Amino acid sequence: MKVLTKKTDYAIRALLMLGAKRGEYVSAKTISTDHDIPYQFLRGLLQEMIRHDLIVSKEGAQGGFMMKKEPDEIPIAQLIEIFQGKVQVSECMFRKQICANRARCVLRHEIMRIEQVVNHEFDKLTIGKLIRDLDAANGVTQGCGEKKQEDCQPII
Amino acid sequence: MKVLTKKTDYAIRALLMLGAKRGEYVSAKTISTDHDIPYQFLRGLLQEMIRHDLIVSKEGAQGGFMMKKEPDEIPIAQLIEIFQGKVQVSECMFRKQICANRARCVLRHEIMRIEQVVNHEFDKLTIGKLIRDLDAANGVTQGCGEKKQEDCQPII
DNA sequence: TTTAATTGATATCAATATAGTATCAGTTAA
DNA sequence: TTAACTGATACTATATTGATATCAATTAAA
Repeated sequence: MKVLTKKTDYAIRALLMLGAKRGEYVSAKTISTDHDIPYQFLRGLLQEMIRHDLIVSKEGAQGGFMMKKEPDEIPIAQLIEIFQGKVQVSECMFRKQICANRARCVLRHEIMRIEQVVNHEFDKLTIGKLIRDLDAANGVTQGCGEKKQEDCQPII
Repeated sequence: MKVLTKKTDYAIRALLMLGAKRGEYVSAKTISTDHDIPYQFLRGLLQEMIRHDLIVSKEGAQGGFMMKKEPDEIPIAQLIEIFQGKVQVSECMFRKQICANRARCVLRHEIMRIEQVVNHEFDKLTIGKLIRDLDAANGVTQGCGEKKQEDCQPII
């Protein structure tokens, strides 16, 4: 079960970059190269984020993308919703028959509660918070080689 | 974003039925009919649950499936893991390069925390608990038409 | 004014995951 | 002996995810 798809993952990374370079236009090419995100794929994501008013663009040479919203006003929950759709229990088959199945009823009730927990967590986590974490990490250790190693999954 | 796929959903429903009829063998056909689950699809799920020691089967006429584990010892988390794979942040690309990307590091750290929250919730929720909820609901109201209505999504 | 760097828009494709079906052999109660 | 079952496995269809390709429009700068 994948919590974040590539789309959401890439979008977050792009926003972290734009967030770090606020006030200037950054080209899709730059983001793509720096973060190793497939160029055309990324462009689609950026367009989508424009539509959702998270960023703005400038066309032409020296053009690019820039943050529009405050990073603190962009919860990961919103990105998940944009790129993966609303978090939902399971396909809502409840609409077909009104509570035809009692088991589904009970299941739904419990799972909706969990859904809320998840959504609350993803709501608290914003791009702004991640940027600050990132800055803090940069200040403390270099290359994730030392203290932060456990966060970095030094596998293989 | 779908939390539960059909596989997990059907598996839960099948287990609720087996849990309610403990000590007797229930055929795949019965479960399929009662819960409107595609027959052959269900059979695959049941086989999978045998492999994971959740249920046992008896072949031949009057055969079927029966709970093996205690319902309280089957957390939904386990079913999700069996049918949807372990809950994970995003495809673990961290293995490719050891922390090549600082942003991913930070993101991963935060998301792993959320992952734990989710897993904890799905761990607390067991088949046993759902069965008890189900019994309670059956005792209180009939057909989800009254007090429990809000749990039942009486849409359309 | 031309050109190269860029976004806007859209079409297409490939890979993977999800959902569902079909078939046949083996087992067992009646 | 037979009908009701499971075991095992192969197959198909559809949806989702991930990625690529193309061309027109815009703009800064040579």
